[in-house]
Amino acid sequence: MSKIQNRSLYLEVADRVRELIEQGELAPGERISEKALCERFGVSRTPLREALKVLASEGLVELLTNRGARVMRLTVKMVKDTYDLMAALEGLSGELACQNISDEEIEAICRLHEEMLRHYQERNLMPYFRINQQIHESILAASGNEVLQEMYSNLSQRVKRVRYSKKMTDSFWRQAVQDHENMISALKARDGKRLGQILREHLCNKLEVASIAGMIEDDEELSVVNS
Amino acid sequence: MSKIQNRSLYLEVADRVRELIEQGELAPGERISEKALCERFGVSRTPLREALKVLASEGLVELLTNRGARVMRLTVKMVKDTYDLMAALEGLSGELACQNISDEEIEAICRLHEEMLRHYQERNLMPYFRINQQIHESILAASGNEVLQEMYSNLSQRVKRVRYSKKMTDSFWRQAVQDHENMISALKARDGKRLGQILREHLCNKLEVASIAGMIEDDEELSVVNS
DNA sequence: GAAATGAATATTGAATTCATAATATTTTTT
DNA sequence: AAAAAATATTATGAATTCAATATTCATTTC
Repeated sequence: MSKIQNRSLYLEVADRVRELIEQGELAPGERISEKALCERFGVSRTPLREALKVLASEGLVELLTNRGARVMRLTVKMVKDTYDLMAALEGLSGELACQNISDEEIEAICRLHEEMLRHYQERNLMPYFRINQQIHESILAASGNEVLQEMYSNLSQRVKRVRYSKKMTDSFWRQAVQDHENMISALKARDGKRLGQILREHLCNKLEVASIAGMIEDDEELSVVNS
Repeated sequence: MSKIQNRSLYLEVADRVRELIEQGELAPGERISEKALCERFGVSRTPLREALKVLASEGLVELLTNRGARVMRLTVKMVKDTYDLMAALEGLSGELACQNISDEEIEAICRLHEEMLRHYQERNLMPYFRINQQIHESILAASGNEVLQEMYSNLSQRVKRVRYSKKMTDSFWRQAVQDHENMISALKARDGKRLGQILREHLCNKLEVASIAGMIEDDEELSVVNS
């Protein structure tokens, strides 16, 4: 028996548009034609416009009155600000996780960590990133704070487009792995303060931003590199 | 010459509904009748429904497919989680503010602080809260991080309804004022780490939640006390 | 030839209409 | 009279229509 259809059309549409933006098929700053998207998705303008309003309040799209919608342009400052925020949220997630996490969850994270280390040793960047992200998400989940998770994933979504436009130098990479070693140790000790501290200072995110910042001017629009 | 009208109807409507929720005129869990609100505002269903979608993604309203909208119910856990988050964001705002704040801005905050002290000495609760909030907002603004400000004000909006349902005991109040003294000193010294720390631990918010939590069960719905 | 004006076109904003799902009411049955 | 079924009513979801606003393009003026 297939899932009962109980999702509204505007939610589907929002998902699809979100994908298009993430994939870069709709480029930053590009005008979003209601007509074109309606035809593409085979829906009327009503649910599409509702979806655009949702995406706007998620910060993925900007709506100009009487002038339609554009894909939100990312500036270096915005990305930098967003990562500062995400770092603070991760810090909080670490503190909370240490209070709430179960032994089983810790073990699961340790296993992910081991797996990540293997990818690091073999210098497999993409699998490394995938597991890396899973670790951070696991800690976030272990925090037990759903509002935090919701906020974090929104922020993460906003900057997803620039995520893969980075080159990881070897020394940065080594540092990141070291940070992770420390994280695991703090987590095992359930030392919330320390884990929070490590996560806040964990350079990974900030570095990639810095590397981008080197490429273009400060309040310049950010060009998105597709994978 | 008055400002040319360039705001969309759905934005106006969203503002008005937000007010109704904040004021408690629309109670938590209450069903929102599209028809009733349309008549009240004199608009058609289209802009109203768009507004509801925005409010839903702000977390003020929940939409049940085919079953209309309800004012989001707050549970003690949600409020607790939200305050934890806000504390972390305030901490970040303190750290960033110390990096960016101008001498003039510091002076303005000091003046607010003096004013707040006067209200404290005279035990004028509401004016005290008003200035208190202005101080926190000023620090937030001085952080220069607009994404942070946006997130914070969203979170703050969500829990505004329970804001006034607190009783401030004298010892808590004294502690809060002491925290503020320390904040000012850290700010003057531009000691970001310390200011961040103080703000994160600043009990004000957490206390009021704790006091509420004492009143009702943990995942119970929160009853809102109107002023 | 460039800038400015005005008509034509296209696009968005909002109201209305139509279809469908949920709720309330009445009727039937036991 | 209570429970169940059938019907009617209402409310929501989505498409369509109408109106207002921008944009484009041709024409005029300097």
